[in-house]
Amino acid sequence: MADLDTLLHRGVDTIYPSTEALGELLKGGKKITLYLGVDPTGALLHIGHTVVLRKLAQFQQAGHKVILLIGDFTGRIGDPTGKDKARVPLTPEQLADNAQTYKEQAAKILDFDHPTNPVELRYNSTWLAKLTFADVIKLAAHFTVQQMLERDMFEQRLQANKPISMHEFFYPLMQGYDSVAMDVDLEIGGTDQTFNMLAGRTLQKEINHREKFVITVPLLADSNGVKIGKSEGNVIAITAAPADLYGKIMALGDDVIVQSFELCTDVPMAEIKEIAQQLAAGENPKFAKMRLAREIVTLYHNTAAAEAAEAEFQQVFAEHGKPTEIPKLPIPTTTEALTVLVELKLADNKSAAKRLFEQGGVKLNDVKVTDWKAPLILKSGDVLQVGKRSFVELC
RNA sequence: GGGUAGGUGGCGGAGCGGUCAAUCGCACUUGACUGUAAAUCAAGCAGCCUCAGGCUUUCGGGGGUUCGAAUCCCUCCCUACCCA
Repeated sequence: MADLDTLLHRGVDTIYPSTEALGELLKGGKKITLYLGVDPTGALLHIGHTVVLRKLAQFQQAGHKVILLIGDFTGRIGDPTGKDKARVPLTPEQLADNAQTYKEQAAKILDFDHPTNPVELRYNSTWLAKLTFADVIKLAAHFTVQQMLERDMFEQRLQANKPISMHEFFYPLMQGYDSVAMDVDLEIGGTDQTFNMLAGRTLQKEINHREKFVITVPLLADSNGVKIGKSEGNVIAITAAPADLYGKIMALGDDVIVQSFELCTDVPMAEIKEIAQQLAAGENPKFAKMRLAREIVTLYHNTAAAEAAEAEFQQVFAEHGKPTEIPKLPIPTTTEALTVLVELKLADNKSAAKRLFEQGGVKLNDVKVTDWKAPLILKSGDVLQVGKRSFVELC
């Protein structure tokens, strides 16, 4: 179980108004109500999302009341960041589906079925949809335009002469009102949500006349500030199969190893310090990263899966062997090399297939094939490889 | 309402009548290197054609001028800035 120190410090960026104030509240043994708001986009949860979920889980384990708020109303309005793509409004069915998907994934970290203290799932349309225009105006009166413009996202866009839509100002209001409606003690979110969460703090103070604490957790990012798991095709989904999950973690840059240990595993901080020292002393980061991958796979699967994934990884990458599980596909109907790759989904289109051949990325039974004009004759049992990681076995 | 500057490939951002399928950066793909990476280097990055060549569809939407348009004209839509 997470102790107070862990709750307040590990994987925490900032606590508003102060760590001490929240510490005082919790020290008294009071059980508080806290929540995380998420958009029902239906997207896969990646390793970056787990940071905040894990923080919630710590609070749940400590006996506090955790609410997972599905922003179905907020999501219905449309996300301001995608500027010109008119967002297709989600149907109630889609919303329900997405919420379910989210819950299923989050259930790997949060306990929705705890006998006495389950995580509660709520929807913000419950209260937001009922607000009248007059209510909204009243809410808006709690803030000034200048305050809204303080948000660095707005400031940057203002600087860059980029559009800011009126309705974007309402996001902080809506999100902030969630805090009031649920009358919570604490909200947790990524550092990118600071402004919105603080808007909720202001509203909670002015409307319910009480403090709402805010904890921000760091976003997993490499030394260049690139969010981990964000780049396409490289999403580390927590639902990924053990071998895949393991491999994806090994592909992370060395500079996020220590941070990832702190944010994504339960390895004690003292041990993490040791690891950091060993790395600083020049030890091969590979070993630290293997430990990291093992820890994470164990967290979302189990020890046996982690060991199997590691063995698999050794075989495929360290020894350049083949994975144990290769997808089997029927032999294509054609022998025309480019079409074969496309049919086996090893290339998006023929042009791409051609490039793969020309650049030496295609191997048939470990033999490089570069002539795409020649017919590619496959027989059952042949293994076709594209790039380092894509294999297909014919059957 | 008036004026000005703009809308280009996943993103940023050049081009401003032909040599533009569109410089460049990021992202992505493949190869080399390696520790599996990262960094670095090389190549690629609209689609199609048995392909050192050719064809088709792209530069906010629609229409036009021209042998030829991302580039000029008309019109519509959208955005920012300044003035009211």
